[in-house]
Amino acid sequence: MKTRDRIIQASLEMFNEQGERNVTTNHIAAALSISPGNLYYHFKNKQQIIYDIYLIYEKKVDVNLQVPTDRGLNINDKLTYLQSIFQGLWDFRFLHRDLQHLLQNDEELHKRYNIFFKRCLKSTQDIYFGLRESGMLNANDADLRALALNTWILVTSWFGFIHSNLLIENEQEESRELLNAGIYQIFAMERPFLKEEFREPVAKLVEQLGLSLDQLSVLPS
Amino acid sequence: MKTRDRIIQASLEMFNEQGERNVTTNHIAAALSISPGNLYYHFKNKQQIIYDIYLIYEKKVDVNLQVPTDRGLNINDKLTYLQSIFQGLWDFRFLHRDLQHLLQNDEELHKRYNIFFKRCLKSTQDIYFGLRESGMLNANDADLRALALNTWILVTSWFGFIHSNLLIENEQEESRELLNAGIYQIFAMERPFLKEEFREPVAKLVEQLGLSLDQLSVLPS
DNA sequence: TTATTATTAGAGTCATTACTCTAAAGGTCA
DNA sequence: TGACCTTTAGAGTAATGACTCTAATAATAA
Repeated sequence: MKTRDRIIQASLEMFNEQGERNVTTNHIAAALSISPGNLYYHFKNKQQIIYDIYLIYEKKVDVNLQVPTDRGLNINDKLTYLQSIFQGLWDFRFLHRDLQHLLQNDEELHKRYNIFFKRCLKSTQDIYFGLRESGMLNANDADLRALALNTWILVTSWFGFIHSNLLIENEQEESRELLNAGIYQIFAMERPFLKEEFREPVAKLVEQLGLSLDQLSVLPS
Repeated sequence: MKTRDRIIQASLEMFNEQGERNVTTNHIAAALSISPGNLYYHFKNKQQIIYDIYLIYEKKVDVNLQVPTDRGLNINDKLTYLQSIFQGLWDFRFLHRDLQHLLQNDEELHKRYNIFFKRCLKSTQDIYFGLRESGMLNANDADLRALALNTWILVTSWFGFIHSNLLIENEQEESRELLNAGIYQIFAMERPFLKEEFREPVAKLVEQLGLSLDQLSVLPS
């Protein structure tokens, strides 16, 4: 692999595991056994590494959120959306963790992120409108707009919430369950809008996902 | 005012406005026109300033979330809860903004925060159970537990979301509206659980609050 | 008053960190 | 081979930031 790509990959891993704030350019270079000079040959500065990682993330999300134009939406679509989005969030979790600071220090990134956010919110709304179109949801426009925004906030805050509130020894092992618990929470938010006849099949789907957070011992019951 | 209290107050203000990461102990001392030595006479280190601020925050929230034992809950209670919680979050917004990092660097704080979170989640659940008790909500236990958790995440992420996604020139001016928009989002999440006869009065209440985010030009419509 | 304690100033330290600079090594192509 | 471009090493720098130390000044008590 090219040095440049190795830098991106190592940075992403270290940022995710330790938080961007705790990872210096010297750390990254050391982890790859290259010199700082080499790192700065490939990247103007730390910001640029972050920016480049962000671009990869953005592209991934854009692909994941595409709404099919040739057919309607069904329950499984919704699950697929959530799974791929949550997976993407997990893979780039440092971004949302330190988002405010990253945006504050990079005007360019901030502008780009704002446009991206609007695009995502639009897609999320379109997905909900599509589900209503398919006769699954019972809600007015304002309902769905608010739901889309709440979904976005929940999703992007999920791993931050997990990290702050659950003391986890082995991050990697638990991640799948915690990811599913996030999906459960989104479904719980949508559930009251589901038409009667779809509640049963969706409940089954959710059950197959396995755990909800309720069953994790950390929460009160 | 005592020097110690002035340090706390100034720190809180600066943390909120600039982010904890961007505020050094030297900055704080300079802002108060005292020497670094003086600051460190009153506080062992930066962590301790943060910890002390956190204690004030925690106490405030605990008071705000108390559930009355002598009477049932009504709609206005819910609004009052949300208003005081959102206000508290605004006043201490740096805490949730940098929460992960703060907790990572302070074992003691992390433990304390975890207990606090569970207490809050319990209170939030109790509030929802209370509203159901009063005949306002139509939902089962699992619904309300999921709702409580979603409410918690939304509320604690709200200002982070605002800050990342909305470019605001003048923070102070907008804050009231943005705060109300957050309350609107919570009400939107609860709405489908409201019994038919309460939807009208709640809708009126929400309307009186003024803006929802939909009307802010930053979001797609 | 004097002894004692609490508070403050401010210079200074030590570690860290983002980033630079120069020279060397490696690769490519005529 | 040699000219030229790309990649790399690694020492070094300037700034910063959390925190310390000493001595001076105020406040208080005896």
